Order: sequence, then C-alpha cells, then structure tokens
Amino acid sequence: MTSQSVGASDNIGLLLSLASAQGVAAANAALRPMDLSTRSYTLLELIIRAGGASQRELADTLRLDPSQIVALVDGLEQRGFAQRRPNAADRRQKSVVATNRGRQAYRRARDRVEASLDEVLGELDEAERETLRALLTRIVHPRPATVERVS
Amino acid sequence: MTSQSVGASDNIGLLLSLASAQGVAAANAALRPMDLSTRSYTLLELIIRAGGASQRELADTLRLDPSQIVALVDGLEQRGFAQRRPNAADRRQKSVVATNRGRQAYRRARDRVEASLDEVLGELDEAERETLRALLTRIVHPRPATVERVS
DNA sequence: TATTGTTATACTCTATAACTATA
DNA sequence: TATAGTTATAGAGTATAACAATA
Repeated sequence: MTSQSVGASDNIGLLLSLASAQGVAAANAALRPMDLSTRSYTLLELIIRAGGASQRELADTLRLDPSQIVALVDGLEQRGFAQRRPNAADRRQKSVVATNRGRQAYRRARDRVEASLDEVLGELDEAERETLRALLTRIVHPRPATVERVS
Repeated sequence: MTSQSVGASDNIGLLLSLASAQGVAAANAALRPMDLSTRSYTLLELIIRAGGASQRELADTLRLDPSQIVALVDGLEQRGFAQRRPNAADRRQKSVVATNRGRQAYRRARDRVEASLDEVLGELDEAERETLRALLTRIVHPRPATVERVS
C-alpha cells in the first residue's frame, strides 16, 4: 500500500481548504445541469432571502470584489434569474432582485445542493454540523475585539 | 448602516469556503516575502515530515492532479528548496526530498504561517481549535462506509 | 471628495487530455 | 494493460487599477 502514506496531517489550514474544495466541487457537480455554479447559486440565495440587495452589499457578504459581482449578476440576468432595478433613493445603486423564474430555479437547485452537501458532511450528525457551523461563523464573522482604549 | 445588512447566512458550504479563503489569503500574505505560496509551503512541509515522497503520493494527499505537482516541485527545485531523486526500486517514480536550504526556509516560514493562522482563528481557544480540526478531518478523510454486502 | 457600478487586464487555480517511460 | 511523471491548453477564480455617474 503505497498511496495515502504521506498522511493528511494536522494542518488546520490545509484541512479547511480541502474541506472547502470538496464542498465546492460537490455543489458545482450538483448544479451543473441547472446552469448554475456555486457562486451564482449563493448569490441567487442571498437576493431571494434579502428580497433584493445592492451589488455593494453582495460584494461585502460574499467577500468578493464588486467587479466580480458585475459578472455574476450579468450571468443571472442573461438566464432570466435576476434583474437589476434602479434605486430611486440613491441613483448610484442598483437593486438586484430575483425573478419568479429565478426563485423557481433556486428551489430546484437547493434540493440538489443540500443533497450534495449532505454527502460531504455525511459522517457528521446534526449536532456536530451545528458545532461546525458555529465555529466557522466565529472565524468568518468575528466580533470586533473589545476596544480597550488606553488613555 | 447599509453594509452587512444581507447577512452571511447559515449556509455551511459558504462558511467553509469563506473561512478557507481567509486562511489561504492570510497565509499567502505571510509567505509572500519568503518566495513561497500556501501550496508550495504545504508541499515542503509534507516532504520534510515524510522524509521524501513520490509525486503521486503528494498528489493524493493534497488532492491535486499530478500535473499540478509537477509545477509545484519545479518551483521548489528552482529555488533550491527540494530535489527530485531517482527511485531505484521503481524507475517510473521520483522521490521528492527537501534540501537543507528547504528545511531552513520551512522553519522560518512556519513561524509566519502559524502567526497568520493564529490571527484567523483568533477567537477560538485551543479546545475549540481541536474540535474544529477533528470535525474537518472527518469531512476530508472519511472512513469508508462499512460494506454491508447483501448476498 | 467619496461611493457605486463598470471595464480591462493579468495572474493564479483548476480541469482535461494526450504523451513517454517504465512496470 | 496500467501507472508515474510530463506537457499543453482552456476555463474559473482572484486581484488591481482606472473610469463615469452620482452622492
């Protein structure tokens, strides 16, 4: 038995990136027949849940450069899944909203994505998944350290 | 307060990919002055710990295509951090080993990487990090499901 | 002056296929 | 016939810089 002999190690950064790659690959495979990627699916999910969002908000949430949001929204718009609407309150902004067709596509896609994620997380029970979610949330969205101003 | 209003959600796949991206970005920033990337650093770490490995073993461990290993090993070799040695037992294989200079570079790099990772995981105490490591290990390296053969 | 969306560009990653030399 | 390493190439993903319209 020669393979696997090097060992995946205890490197937590490597583990994070391998787990993430596994999740993204599984989700992309599940979404391919729906003409969606992990990214465009996540974007669609966000605008559906929020009932619309500016591109700046989407960029902040997904930690992407605004210019990448342009391309993603273009893609969703071309497929009729989303629309850009002018924002009367601030004419610099555009409100990105899902179309009915987009909501429909999202519902079908969600089932496939949840199934694929379930396969990736297969070994973990519900409580363990919740623990993982909580730990990751604290990495991704850390509360700002209490400002102890030394005057 | 308009930004952050969309919310990072409870999507565990998104959380995984955001956390991973944060870790990789921090490590890359820490490694840049050392002429190493997260990838080449991890590869160097593997061959040092294992005392040498075939490119196939490295590809399996890092879940990369063998062709990507070629480029990474080329890079390490050009910088004098690693060497390819013929394997007398199987002349198809090459044993990738670290040089003294590679081991030296790794030790300096490791301090920087650990510091950057510590910043990313800042909020989590040692026990929580261990929990995270254990959960991720079970996602990345799942035990094969017990084969229940229905005869 | 600063912010939103946009275009352009370059660079890294990732995914595939095909080739060679060895087994 | 299968495996280890290699080359080539195309497609995603990422990172920057600069610009027009608006605040």
